Amino acid sequence: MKPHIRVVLADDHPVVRDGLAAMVNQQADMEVVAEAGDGDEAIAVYERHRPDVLVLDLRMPKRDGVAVVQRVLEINPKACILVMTTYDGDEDIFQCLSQGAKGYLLKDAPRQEILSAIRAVSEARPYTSSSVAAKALQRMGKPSLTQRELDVLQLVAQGRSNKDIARRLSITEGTAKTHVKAILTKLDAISRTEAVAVAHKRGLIHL
Amino acid sequence: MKPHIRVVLADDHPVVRDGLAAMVNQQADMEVVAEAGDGDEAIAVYERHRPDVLVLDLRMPKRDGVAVVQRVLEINPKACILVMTTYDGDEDIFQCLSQGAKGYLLKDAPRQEILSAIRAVSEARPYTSSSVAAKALQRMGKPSLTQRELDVLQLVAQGRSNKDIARRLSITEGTAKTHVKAILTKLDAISRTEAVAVAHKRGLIHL
DNA sequence: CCCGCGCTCCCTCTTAAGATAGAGGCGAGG
DNA sequence: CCTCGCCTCTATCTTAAGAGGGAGCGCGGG
Repeated sequence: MKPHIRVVLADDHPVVRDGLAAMVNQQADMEVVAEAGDGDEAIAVYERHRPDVLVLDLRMPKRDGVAVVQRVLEINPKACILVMTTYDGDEDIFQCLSQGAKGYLLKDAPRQEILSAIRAVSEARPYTSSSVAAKALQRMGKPSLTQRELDVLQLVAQGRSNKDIARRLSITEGTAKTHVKAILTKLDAISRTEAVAVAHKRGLIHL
Repeated sequence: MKPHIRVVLADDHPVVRDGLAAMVNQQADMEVVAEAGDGDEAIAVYERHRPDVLVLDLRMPKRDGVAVVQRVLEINPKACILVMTTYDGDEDIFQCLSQGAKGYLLKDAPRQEILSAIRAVSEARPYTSSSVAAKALQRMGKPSLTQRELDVLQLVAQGRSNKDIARRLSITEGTAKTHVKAILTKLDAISRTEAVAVAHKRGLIHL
C-alpha cells in the first residue's frame, strides 16, 4: 500500500472546493490536507503543508494561477502542481505548463479523469487532458505577441482609439498604429474588432 | 420538523455537482434526489422527480438556462428554480428572473448563502444575491437593444465589417450602419470595438 | 563584432467607420 | 384611426483605421 497522497486545493469557489474534497477524500489513497480561496492563500498554505499535489484554479483573486505556479516553484522546484480551469483556449495554460506545472485539467472533466490526473501528478508524471494537448499542437507555429503588443491589445479590447492608446502608453499615434498592425498580422485579422474576437477566443485577453 | 426539501442539481461540471450534493446532503432538512449534466437532461429529470427545488446552472450544453427555465415553468408554473452562474453581469439572469425563476446565485457564494437560498426558494420565497440586485438596479432605465440590434451586435463582435454584416442579414450597408449607430448610442460607446467591450461586460454577447 | 528583434518614429494613400439629417413602410395597441 | 416603435433605405461629410512603405536605436546572443 502506497502512502497517502496529500492534496491541497486552491479555488475561489467554495462549491468547487467541496466537490473536489468530496471526491478526493472518498479515495483510499489520497486526502485533502488544506484548502485556499485565493492566490496568496494558496502560496501560504502550500508552504505550511508541503503537500504532494497542489490542485490550482487558473483564475483566482489576488494572484492568478500563473503567478502562483511561479512562486510555488521558487519555493520548491519539485512541487507537483495540477492546474485546473473552466475554459480550454486559455493562453495562460501554456504559460503554466512551460513554467513547470505538471498537469492541466478542464473543470468539466469527469470524476475519473480528475482523480487519475491527481495520481499521475503525485508521482511527478505529467498529465495533460487531450483537448488541451490538441490546442497546444494547434498553437504551434503561430506567432506569439510581444509584451508591448499585449499592452496595446488590452487597450484595443477596451475600445480605445489609436490616439487614446498612444496617450496612455506615452507613444505617438503612429507607433500605436504600428503595434496594432503587427497585432492584426499575427492574429490574422482584418480589423481591430476581429482581432479582439480572435484574442478572446485564444484567451489572450480576459473580460 | 419540516419535510425534506427534495433538490435536483443541473450543472455540466461533475465537480460542481459533487460539491453541491455534498453540501446539501449534509443538511438534515434537504437531500439531492437527482442530477443532470445538460439542459435536456435537466428538463427530463425535473419532470420525472418533480423536486421542490431545481438548482440550475445558467450556461449548459444542449439547452441553456434560459430555455430550461422557460420549459420547466411550462410543465409546472409553480416550479421553484434557483439559477446559478459564475459571472455577475450576465444579461440572461434578468431574463430568467423575469420569466419566473425564484432565485439567483453566484457560484462563488459561500456555503451558507447557497443553503439559505435553497431554503428560501423551496418555500417559494424569492432569493437574489445582493450583488445581482445591485446590477438589476443599475440596469434599470438603461435602454435595451432590439432583436435586430442584437443580431447586428453579434456580428460586430465577430469582427465583421458593415458591408459584411449587410450581406449576411440581406440589408444594405446603410441600414447596417443605422443599426450600429443605434447600438453605439444605446450602449454609450464611441466605437464599435468599445461597444463590444460594453456588451461583453453586460453579458449581451458570449464568446 | 554584427545580426536579429523589439520598440520607436515618420511618410503617403485608400477605405471603412461614424456623425448628421432625413424619409417611407408596417404592425401593435390606444 | 392615428401614433409609436422598429426596420428599412437614402445622401453627404469628417475623421479614424488600415495598407504599404522606410528607418533609427538599444540590447542580447552567436
